[in-house]
Amino acid sequence: MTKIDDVARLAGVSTATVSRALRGLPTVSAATRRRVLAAAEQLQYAVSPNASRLAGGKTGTVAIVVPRITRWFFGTVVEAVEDFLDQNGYDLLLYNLGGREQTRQRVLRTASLHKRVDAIILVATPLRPADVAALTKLDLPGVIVSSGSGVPGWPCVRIDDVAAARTATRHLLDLGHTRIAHISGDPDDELAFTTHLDRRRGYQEELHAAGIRTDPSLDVESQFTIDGGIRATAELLSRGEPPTAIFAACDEMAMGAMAALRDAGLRVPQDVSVIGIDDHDLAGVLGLSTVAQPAAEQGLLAARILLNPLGVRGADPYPGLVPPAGGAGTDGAAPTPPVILPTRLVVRESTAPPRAN
Amino acid sequence: MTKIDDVARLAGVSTATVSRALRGLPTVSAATRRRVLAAAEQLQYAVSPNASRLAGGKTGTVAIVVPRITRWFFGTVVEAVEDFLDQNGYDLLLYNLGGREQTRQRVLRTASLHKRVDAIILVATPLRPADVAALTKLDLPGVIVSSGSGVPGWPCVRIDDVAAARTATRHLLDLGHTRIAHISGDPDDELAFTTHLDRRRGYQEELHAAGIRTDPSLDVESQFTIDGGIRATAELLSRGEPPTAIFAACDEMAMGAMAALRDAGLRVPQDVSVIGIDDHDLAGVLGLSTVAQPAAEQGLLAARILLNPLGVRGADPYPGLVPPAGGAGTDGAAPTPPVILPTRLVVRESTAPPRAN
DNA sequence: CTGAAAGCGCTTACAG
DNA sequence: CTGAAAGCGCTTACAG
Repeated sequence: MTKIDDVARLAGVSTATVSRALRGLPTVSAATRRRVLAAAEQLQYAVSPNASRLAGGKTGTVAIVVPRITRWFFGTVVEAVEDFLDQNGYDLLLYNLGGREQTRQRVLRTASLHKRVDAIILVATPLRPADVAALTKLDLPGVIVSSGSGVPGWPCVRIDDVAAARTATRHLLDLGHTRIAHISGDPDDELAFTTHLDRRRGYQEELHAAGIRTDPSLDVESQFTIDGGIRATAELLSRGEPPTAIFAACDEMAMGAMAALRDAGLRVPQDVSVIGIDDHDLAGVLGLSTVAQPAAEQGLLAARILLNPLGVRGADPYPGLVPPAGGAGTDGAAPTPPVILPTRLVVRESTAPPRAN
Repeated sequence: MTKIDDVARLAGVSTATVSRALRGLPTVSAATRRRVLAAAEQLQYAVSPNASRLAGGKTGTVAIVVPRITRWFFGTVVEAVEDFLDQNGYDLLLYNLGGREQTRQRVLRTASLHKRVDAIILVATPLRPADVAALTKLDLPGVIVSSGSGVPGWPCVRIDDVAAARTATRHLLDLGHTRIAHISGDPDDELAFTTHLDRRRGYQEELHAAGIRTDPSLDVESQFTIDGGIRATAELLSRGEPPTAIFAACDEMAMGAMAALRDAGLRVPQDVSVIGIDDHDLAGVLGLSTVAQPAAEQGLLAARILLNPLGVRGADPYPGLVPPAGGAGTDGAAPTPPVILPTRLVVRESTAPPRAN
């Protein structure tokens, strides 16, 4: 447990100089720096983060809050964020809400994050007004990924969920389907979580644009999971004549739908077409048609945006993208419009024209 | 940014008393405690982790190191660990190695973890002798999950990989297969990572026990991923007459194999049976037979074991299990035998008897 | 049961 | 370019 004093003694300088040399501050002579580094190396010195952060006022840590790390999208986002932060010397504190309201309150409501992290990334986290108030009062930089409801001053990175849903629905329409079901998330369960609401809206808009009346019996709510997809599809099939196509709000639901259809003796795509949104790792293996969204890119971009104001290298938060209006700088309180990343249709084997009746 | 002094002033007590009251130490009168809590509540006070940790010598943080958070097993383990730690007031620092040697060195070799965490969980992390030496010198409690190579004094939680592989192989033998291929991980890539070596050994042992000679052309090495499974299977098929069954070392490889077989025009299980190990979330959807391993349980148990010596409630690390020999206490340096969790065969639709020739 | 004081291991103005 | 000193916000013996 060597401390900075030990290094200072061995190098024959003050602790202030050791501190400066080790952090690469320019106000240290080359010779001194060399001696300090040698001493630190020899003693296997590692700075105490707590002491350093307490004295310096920075935590060197970013918190990321996700609903469930085991779901494809969230795992992929976390991995991308961790990668970037790691390369820039930041620690990542993981908060996996996992539906626990207690955890949610502790993370979002208490000031526990205040003195613990320099910044926050919120991924698809539904926010109640009280949450927004608490987060605002934290007065920390933050970024929202994949969510409509925001915190004032926090930039937003996402896809256009309405457009993605319209693309999926249009693909089915283009194939000739008219009895198109939709399975999506449960609003009661997810509070202000807008993703599934937007996707449902896209589904409805595209149907309307095609002159097709939406049929409530073809619109089933369930959870954004494999099991949710299974249950929603079972429910759908129990309602009578099956649809010729199912648009699932995410790939995991779509995969559940494929399983449920198979168990019901229906073939995909001969009897029922299935399409999702995501381009999950396993979509290819399952032959699932989908609207691909860039998950890792959203995470990376969020991390970049965050570390930029913190004065980290690898800056330029908007690689090739134009931050829609709003201007070029760190305008602070100005309501930043969301950065929208592109999606694209990926056609595989799970979608086909309906059987000639 | 209220601090402890503010609370002390408002409550009319010393900071020492505030500290004690807030931490629930018994040496505070009920009346005083009430006043302190009220004051803290009113001021929205939250302790500064850095100051607390610096003064108290504990970090309240556990580090978890995983190869890739996006792989099913690792994501599931992390989620279980995070859950338990969160409920016990610990933070989780996530290190996702992601194949980056640089990250690996930084995490494992430098003393960076030393003053940063109270304990470490290493999941399926291959360790070189230098890593072991560095970790040992850290002198921190740790637990190894799912790995054969250990750090002296660190308990180990895992399954019996040899036995799991034998179970999978035996299932294929029982169905009547004799041309059984194996696809597994690349030893060069994974260093001392013993999982795939053990699984290969189980495969070979079971074949030998059945009097079947192992055929090197049926044993292909690739990566422990979907793509790895695809590539391995393609390689296998390029070698001539296909096997009648494939035992993949993990479900993700098995899923890749299913996709590759389909692309080659081979049906599962009619032409080729496929079995994996894991019981991945999507195994059911894909109808994949597998040998299930308890991933969340391994994570939970690891977290329990770790927090036990740290004096955390929810103690009893071995729920119903007997820590094989070794004794009951915290014997410290005594080489702890690994805690082995059970696996079980799950038969679905991807395995069937070979076609009558 | 409670307080005054020292100390945790750094970093940061302030001088020089 | 470098050092002495104060301070970051807590917790911990030590007294009482």
